[in-house]
Amino acid sequence: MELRRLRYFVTVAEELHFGRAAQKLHMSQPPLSIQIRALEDEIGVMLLNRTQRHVALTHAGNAFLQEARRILAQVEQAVLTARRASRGEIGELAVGFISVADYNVLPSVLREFRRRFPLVNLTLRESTTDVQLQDLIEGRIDVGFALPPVNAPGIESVPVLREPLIAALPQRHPLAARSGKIALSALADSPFILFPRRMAPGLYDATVSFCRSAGFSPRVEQEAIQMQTIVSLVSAELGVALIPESLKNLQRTGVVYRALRERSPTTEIHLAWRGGDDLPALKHFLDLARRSMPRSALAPHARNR
Amino acid sequence: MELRRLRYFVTVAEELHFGRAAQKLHMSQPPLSIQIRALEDEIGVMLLNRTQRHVALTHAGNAFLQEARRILAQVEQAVLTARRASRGEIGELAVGFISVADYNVLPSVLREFRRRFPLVNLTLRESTTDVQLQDLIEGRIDVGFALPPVNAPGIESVPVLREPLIAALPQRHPLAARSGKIALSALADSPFILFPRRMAPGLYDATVSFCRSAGFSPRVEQEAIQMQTIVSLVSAELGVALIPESLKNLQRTGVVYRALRERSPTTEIHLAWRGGDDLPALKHFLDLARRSMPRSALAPHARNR
DNA sequence: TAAAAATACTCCATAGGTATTTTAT
DNA sequence: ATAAAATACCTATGGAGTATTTTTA
Repeated sequence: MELRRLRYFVTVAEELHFGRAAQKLHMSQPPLSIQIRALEDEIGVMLLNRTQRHVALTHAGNAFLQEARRILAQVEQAVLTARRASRGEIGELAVGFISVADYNVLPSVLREFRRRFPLVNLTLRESTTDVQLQDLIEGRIDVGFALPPVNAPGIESVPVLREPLIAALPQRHPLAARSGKIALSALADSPFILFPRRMAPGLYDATVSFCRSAGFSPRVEQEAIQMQTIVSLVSAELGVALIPESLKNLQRTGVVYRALRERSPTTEIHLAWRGGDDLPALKHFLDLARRSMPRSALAPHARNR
Repeated sequence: MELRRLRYFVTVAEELHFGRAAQKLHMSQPPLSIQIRALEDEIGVMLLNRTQRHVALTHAGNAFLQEARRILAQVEQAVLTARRASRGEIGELAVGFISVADYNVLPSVLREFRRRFPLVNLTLRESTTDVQLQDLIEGRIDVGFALPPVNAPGIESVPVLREPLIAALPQRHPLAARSGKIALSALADSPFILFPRRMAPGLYDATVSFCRSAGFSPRVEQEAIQMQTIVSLVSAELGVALIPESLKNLQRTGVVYRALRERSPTTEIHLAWRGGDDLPALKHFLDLARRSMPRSALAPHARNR
């Protein structure tokens, strides 16, 4: 069985006239007759009643015509699907992200990606940076929003967000009463809640040396591996915290956010992926995520790895 | 695009090895490579990553593989469908019937047909004999249960039911009080309700001559073109009626049925169809309907036309 | 160096063309 | 008599085979 014969049959069935069908197919009538006959022999059923003057579909021929049309349409579809898949307009993409990303880069990137590539099936998975690296290596995700440094063999990364730290204070903290920027040194006596160093050494070290430059060493009272948890602990008056600016979108009773008078170090979120990955949709995702970061902020830094 | 190439591609995608795939396809490796390459050129997309040592599907190749498998399965299906259609195991069959048939032959024939040919889509349409003949000629139905005589050019028919007449009496009719057979002559003074002669001349004439043989001419008070209506009129005490025996299944308050002492003429229901019709399912339907009639009853009569 | 795909070429099966016949209206 | 499909026969494209080369792990 070959598609050529299905195409010939469909044309003959449409014209109900071998001569005209042959013309339409840019061929002569005899080989067309032969091919149709061969098709009938092949499936063992008469598809056309030829009465020398009129050609008519048999009932089996009518049933087969429906099927043949569907098959031919599906062949067209298959070619289009393959082309779309190769262009990354179709397929699967598993995205990992740290919880903070959900408050800044993630929503806009996802929204734009879904708009531009609606046929790509996105899977989301929230997890910490170290788990994301393992997930990337073992193929459970294709791309991840993670905290730098992203150091793993074969994994590439690029910053997609850079923002300053702000202070999160319990509402009853003395500094919360006044609006406006506060001095970091004024927090010298407050207990601090920090991300554990092994989860985000960059953020941890930046926070500690920021405090040192303000003339004190932060007294670390609590650690928490999720930004939401840190804010909860602040709300419970267990201490103050320095958190990425976008977290102020996380409104929580009992917590106020204050920008700092000092020029704060910046925190970054990086996008990480397998260097050799040829997932076509990945390229689009990276392009889009990179473009989401203001060029000015991206320029002065080199890519990781 | 030809199916050969889809088959080749699916095999290579399954083996991920041109040599083994070629073996499985009973051909040598070079032409297989050429065909796959031609397929890729045709759709303009790389389907396989050949790394000299390993063959792997590209993402586009994976998408195309799914489609190709579906297409090949559908081709198998198309052939089976055509064969089934030619054997009458699939398709459409429009059946007309007079209302009486719904009380005798129709249900059992339909039940058996549906059991044996579940993929044939039956359409039912109740109408009178003359409308059925028109429907047959104009293709709105393919077969009909009708009252003889069935006389129309190109229409063939065969009896499928033969049954005696019985009397339908209002409950308060004097004869209704006694059980057992009644004498037809006892109805000589009762008004009669009849089918109009033009709708069923056979039944009409048989009824009238039956009465004559019992020594009276029936006084026709009312006519009705549906058996249910006739029974309703009896119930309303507008008269008595002679009706086919199976109608006694139509229980109706105010009406009693009595067999007749005299040997009554028989009424027939015929099955009619277009003589030249090649609907494969029709053959099965006719076979089945004919078999539903006891052979003994069928034997002594010849087919109409 | 070995395994596997690609290339080069040769051959033939089958699709397609032309001329003609058959058949039913 | 004519229109249309079937048949007969010839041609040629392209698919398949064998031998060989290329490539990289």
